[in-house]
Amino acid sequence: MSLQLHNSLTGKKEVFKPIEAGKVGMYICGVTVYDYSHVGHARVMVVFDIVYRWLKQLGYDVNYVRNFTDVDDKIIARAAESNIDIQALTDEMIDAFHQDMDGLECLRPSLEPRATTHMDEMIAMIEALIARDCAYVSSSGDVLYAVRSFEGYGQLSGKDIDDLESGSRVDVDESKRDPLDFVLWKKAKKGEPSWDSPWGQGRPGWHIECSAMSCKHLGNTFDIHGGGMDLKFPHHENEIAQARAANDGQFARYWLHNGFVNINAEKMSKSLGNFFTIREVTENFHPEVLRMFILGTHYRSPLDFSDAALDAAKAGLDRLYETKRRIGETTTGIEQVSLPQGFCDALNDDFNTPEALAEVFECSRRINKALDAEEDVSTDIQYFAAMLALLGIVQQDAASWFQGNDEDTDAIEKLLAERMQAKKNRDFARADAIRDTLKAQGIVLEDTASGTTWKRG
RNA sequence: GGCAGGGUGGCCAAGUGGUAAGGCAGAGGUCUGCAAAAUCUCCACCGCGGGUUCGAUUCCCGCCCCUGCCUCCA
Repeated sequence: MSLQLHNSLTGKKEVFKPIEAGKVGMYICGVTVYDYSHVGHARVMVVFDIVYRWLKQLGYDVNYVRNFTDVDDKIIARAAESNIDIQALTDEMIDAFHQDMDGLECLRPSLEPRATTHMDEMIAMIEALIARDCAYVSSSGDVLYAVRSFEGYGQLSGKDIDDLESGSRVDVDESKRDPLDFVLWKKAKKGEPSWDSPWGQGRPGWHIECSAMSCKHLGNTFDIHGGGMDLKFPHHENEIAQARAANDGQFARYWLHNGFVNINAEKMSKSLGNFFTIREVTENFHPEVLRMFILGTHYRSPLDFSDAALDAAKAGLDRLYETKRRIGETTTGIEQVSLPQGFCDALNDDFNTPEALAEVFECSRRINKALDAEEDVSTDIQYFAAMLALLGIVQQDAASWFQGNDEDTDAIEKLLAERMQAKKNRDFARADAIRDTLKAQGIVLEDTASGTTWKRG
């Protein structure tokens, strides 16, 4: 089975064929760096991390580009509020973003371009648009894109320009030829960062950034463009309008959009204020739990966020870690092997991670069963490790997963030794008392043939 | 109003024209000194009403309900 993916452009699942055999160019809309990233961002990054990992697994040479929007109204406002330098703010937030992503086991993209270092490309693209009569300088001094000049406008989002206007919530702006026209270049206001341009001092609009950076690093036509569902319109629609009008290229051939993270069945978003940052969540849960939670649902479906859901993800991970711990006790020298067919089929089918996880759990059960029966499980053990490595979960040491690695464990070990002695003397009352004492501290004991292990419950 | 995507066991969540993966939770058994872990067994008539079909949860039509986009948003 070859890779099939759901293309938002056609609304259908299609067989993936790269432009150039063996190579894939992929652009994902990154974050605007004015604040810590939230769980919604985590989902995008994890989802496309899986896409990236899987494409690489299939043998493609992937050029994965993900941008940082580091010039924007919100950044300017936040910097002013906090009374810090814009660059200091964006640098700090980019650092924080990288920490969050590392915790989530997201591989770094091939390239992470910043908007502020691509002014020349954006200006050139805007010039091309003006030259082709697709853009104009408005009476306010901004450069605007003339939406009606682009025939295919609305194709990605399935919208009709006239429908958009009739039910429009777009501000009517006298300087616009058409209410839907959007800003390519904003005329500078005093005190705001600005760059030289043929239209005077100013800064780029949001949409032009992605068109310019993707085309620069991946070419005018490239394979995959992705991002959150909310970017489909108008952001991605505008990206297409800009890039195609300026370059003639086809722009992205496959568009992938992930579903939202919801809270109480409502979209998590900055504007609603109902969001949790990744750092807030990882205060109480290991980042792998968040990753597991995300992988448990197909990327295009909505995902309801709650503590209960995270608890369930954690419980599932614990189960896998139990298997990992047992494997650690019984095997040596695990080799990397190919992945099982069912797992590959799942991921080839539009990145069906829930199905892939089901394969992992089934493999886990087979291993436990065989280990109980003292049968050979070497193949499954290798499959198990390979699947987990691909998914980027259960990558911690099993002992530290269960026991933590920063706290003093001498006291625990001492009590365990005492209990072992009591058990030997068949003083079960004493042994159970010790177990209860530890349980009160949140420590659960497990007696196995090879001794007693413990974990934090 | 326009457009898009959904409604599957207590919860989460895959999937298929021929009677439904997996996880969490629960019940019972095995194992264990007892537990824990592991393992086994059990737990769904797939929103409602029609239609097509030998047969539909899966296709078509209608209805109800939910969410999203149409403004910045991952």
